[in-house]
Amino acid sequence: MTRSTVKELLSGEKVNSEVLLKGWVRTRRGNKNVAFIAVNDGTVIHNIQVVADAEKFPEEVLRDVTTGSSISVRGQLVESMGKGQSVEIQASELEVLGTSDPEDYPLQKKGHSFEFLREIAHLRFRTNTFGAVFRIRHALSFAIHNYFNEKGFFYLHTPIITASDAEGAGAMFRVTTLDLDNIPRDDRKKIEFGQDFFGRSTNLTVSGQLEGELGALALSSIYTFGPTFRAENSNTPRHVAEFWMIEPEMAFYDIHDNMDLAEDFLKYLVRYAMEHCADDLEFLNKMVDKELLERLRFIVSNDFVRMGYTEAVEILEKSGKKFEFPVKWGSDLQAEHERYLVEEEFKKPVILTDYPEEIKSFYMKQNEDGKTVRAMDVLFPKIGEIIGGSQREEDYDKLVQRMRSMDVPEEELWWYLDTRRFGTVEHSGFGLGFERLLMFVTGMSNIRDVIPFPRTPKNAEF
RNA sequence: UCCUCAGUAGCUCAGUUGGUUAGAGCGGCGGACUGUUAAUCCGUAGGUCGUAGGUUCAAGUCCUACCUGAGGAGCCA
Repeated sequence: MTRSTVKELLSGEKVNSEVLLKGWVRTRRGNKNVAFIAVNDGTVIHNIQVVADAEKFPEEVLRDVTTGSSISVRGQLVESMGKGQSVEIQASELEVLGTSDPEDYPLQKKGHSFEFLREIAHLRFRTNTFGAVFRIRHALSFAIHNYFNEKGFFYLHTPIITASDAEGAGAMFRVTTLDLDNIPRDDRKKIEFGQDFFGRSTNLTVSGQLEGELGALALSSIYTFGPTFRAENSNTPRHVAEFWMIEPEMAFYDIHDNMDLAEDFLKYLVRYAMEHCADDLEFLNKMVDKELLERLRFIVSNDFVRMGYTEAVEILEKSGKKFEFPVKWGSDLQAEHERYLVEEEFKKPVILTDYPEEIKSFYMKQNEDGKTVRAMDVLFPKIGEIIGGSQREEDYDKLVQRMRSMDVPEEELWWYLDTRRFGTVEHSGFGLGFERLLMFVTGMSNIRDVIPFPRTPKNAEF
């Protein structure tokens, strides 16, 4: 007999037939005569109730049916006599596959703090909240590929180990096979990377963008979706050292096409989650964030505000609001400024564009005003910047000039510059932090709780 | 990295101006209960008070350093 998942069983299609269930025990209730066992197999947030009459099973078998144990049950799927569930299994055979000592098993029926569950990240999948979060993580991963595939984008695998340290996107993790107890050094005490595995200094990638541009300038539209690494000592609920990023890059797109894509993409993903993860979202809305569903509905049904940086600064200056950091044209907006715009002024997502060139990266397209670049940041309620992107500078001379003034080593990026020498075209792209998106969609307030095994400073357990 | 707060039973927490033998709820264990829904009721075990120093007749409580965690800031996604 083939196993039925809890998802299949709860759909009710197999009612009044013989079924086989395998899963993990969440709780057991009951008395001397009958045991009610809530079983979950992770296929869906709900448990199925197994009813075991004590007289049918040896005492030692029922005694081993404890929270956390794994069991196999054969029985009749029937309409439930009790309230709280529509169907249940009347067990005829029950086998404990793996016991779980209740003295040691750390998960109890009652809720735990997320901080505690982080310490047992290997077991937190077995809780309702993390089951829901990681099912949604899967669904959105799938939705991302779906979206781009339907639009004719190609999934491009950019390298995880890179030699360029020129992106300027943050501190990097060094990759080396040199013997750290005996590092080869030249006469001037400089490390001889020529002896290292790649014959040069290498790092884990902080972004696949530059390589992504190379792909787009041949394949038209590409996207990357992979891990990225930042060695920054950031200790906040919004940063991890290893995270997943989605970076579409499109030839023949200007900044407006780029914004249209970003908005459409985000709405698609939120809508996808609402359609495919309704049960999990409902649970999270009830247990984690009471305004979650309302916020998600709001996102898909409202246009994002689009506005230039300069205008945003004016609005902030006129707001009369006292900020901890003063608003000044030329300096980057602080978290409190962004929050004001999104949560108080407009009460919807905001896309800011045309930032001063001094605070943005070398590759962004320079505007005619000589002061600003065609950057775009998508700001979301609760989590702040969810997307950062830009139209890229396609003019060789302007790009080189900018690199020189920003001390970006052009000789290291000869391959990047080549795309501007040979058939350069207007193009654009952006980066979406996958975990930031998940925080928004799940309502979880700490990024460490939307990635299975978070990597943060001083923490690489599991 | 900076600022603030926290660390007491397996979990979540209480513990007064420093003062006898450190408490509760949940969980665990034992028992009761003929269908339970985070079941209920009775009983019970369980503690190097984050670590190391210091002040004091006396430290869970005060001081210092460190470790860990959380929130805020910066960096950013």
